[in-house]
Amino acid sequence: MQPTDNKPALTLAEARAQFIHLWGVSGTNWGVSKTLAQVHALLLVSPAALSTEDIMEQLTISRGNASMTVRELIDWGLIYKELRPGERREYFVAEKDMLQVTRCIIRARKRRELDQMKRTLDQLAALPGDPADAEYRAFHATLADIQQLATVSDKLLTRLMQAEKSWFWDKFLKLFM
Amino acid sequence: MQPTDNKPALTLAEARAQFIHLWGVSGTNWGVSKTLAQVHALLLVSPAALSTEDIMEQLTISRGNASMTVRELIDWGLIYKELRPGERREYFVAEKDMLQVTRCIIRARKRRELDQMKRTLDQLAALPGDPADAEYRAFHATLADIQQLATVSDKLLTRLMQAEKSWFWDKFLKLFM
DNA sequence: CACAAGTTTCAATAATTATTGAAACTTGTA
DNA sequence: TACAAGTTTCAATAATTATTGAAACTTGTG
Repeated sequence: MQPTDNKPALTLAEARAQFIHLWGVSGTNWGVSKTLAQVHALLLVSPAALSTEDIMEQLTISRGNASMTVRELIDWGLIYKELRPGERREYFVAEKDMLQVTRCIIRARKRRELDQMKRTLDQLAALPGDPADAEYRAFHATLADIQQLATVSDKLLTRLMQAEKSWFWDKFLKLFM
Repeated sequence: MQPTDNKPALTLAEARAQFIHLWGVSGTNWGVSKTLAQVHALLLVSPAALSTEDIMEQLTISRGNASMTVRELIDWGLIYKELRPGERREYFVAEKDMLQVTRCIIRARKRRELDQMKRTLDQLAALPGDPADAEYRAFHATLADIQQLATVSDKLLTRLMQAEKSWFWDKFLKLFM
């Protein structure tokens, strides 16, 4: 008999851990703290709501870290607080609809970064100067291009956020498939 | 006479510095090193090609840092080497077309992150398990949703990269304005 | 070949960013 | 009001990430 070439055969617990790790690494790549991404991932794959205590245990992080991270995820709109009558302890559930999750992330990042950037660009682009000066012309041309890109991105992102599921898929499929 | 309420009246040099700072901060927010973003910004607003020496001076960074950063920007496709006959020194110019710049950034990040993520997701989503287990079902449902989102994003980004300027604006204006 | 003018590498270090953990705070209950 | 069961805060510290700078390397020229 040939020795069977057994595949690693992950357990569910291992697969969940790998997913949480993956989400953490991806978060890091995009300027989001590892813990934030990991708590999000943990709640995404948890069918039931988890308490701060549960999160601390499963990710082996401190109480302070868990508390702050959970608050931030609520700010993003990515998780919800679930209160149980007669219990003081707070539980948390993730928003599971990934289109909704995408919208939350777009909304938060647009507010924090794109809007701020547009304001600064507008201010810098208004700088008067001598059109005969090559440095001035290069500065202006680049700023105008970036402003245009920012405006277009803004509109695109705003539409994506407002889009209903059906609208989104309909438009998207027509355009890109 | 009323005291004139003079506006700060930036000089070009100050405005350039502010733009370089802004680009650096934005880079940081999106997981790109500050120096990389700043060298890119400097070259974007420089009408002429700059040498490593010029970059070191203007951003007050070390030779090693400048050298590594410039190599990385070339990898991204965001700047080009410009060789001058009879000179050993290397000069660098930025790609100035912002649609092209966007494409380079999408290409690089897609390759580095999205493609890798899709592979891992596929592997994890293949995990067999008991459909009666709530944990297994939640894991699977989340992974399937993320896979779908990843696939759609991939297609969208691929299209954006291939898009000609006119195609892009045409489609975009029809959809979103 | 020896040198000059440049570029690259990478171990040491600096700067930044994330995390801990204990004290302060909050809130419902007896 | 005192206490219990939880949450939040934040200064200290740990972990990570970026940067320096000097030595090694490359390459064209006399």
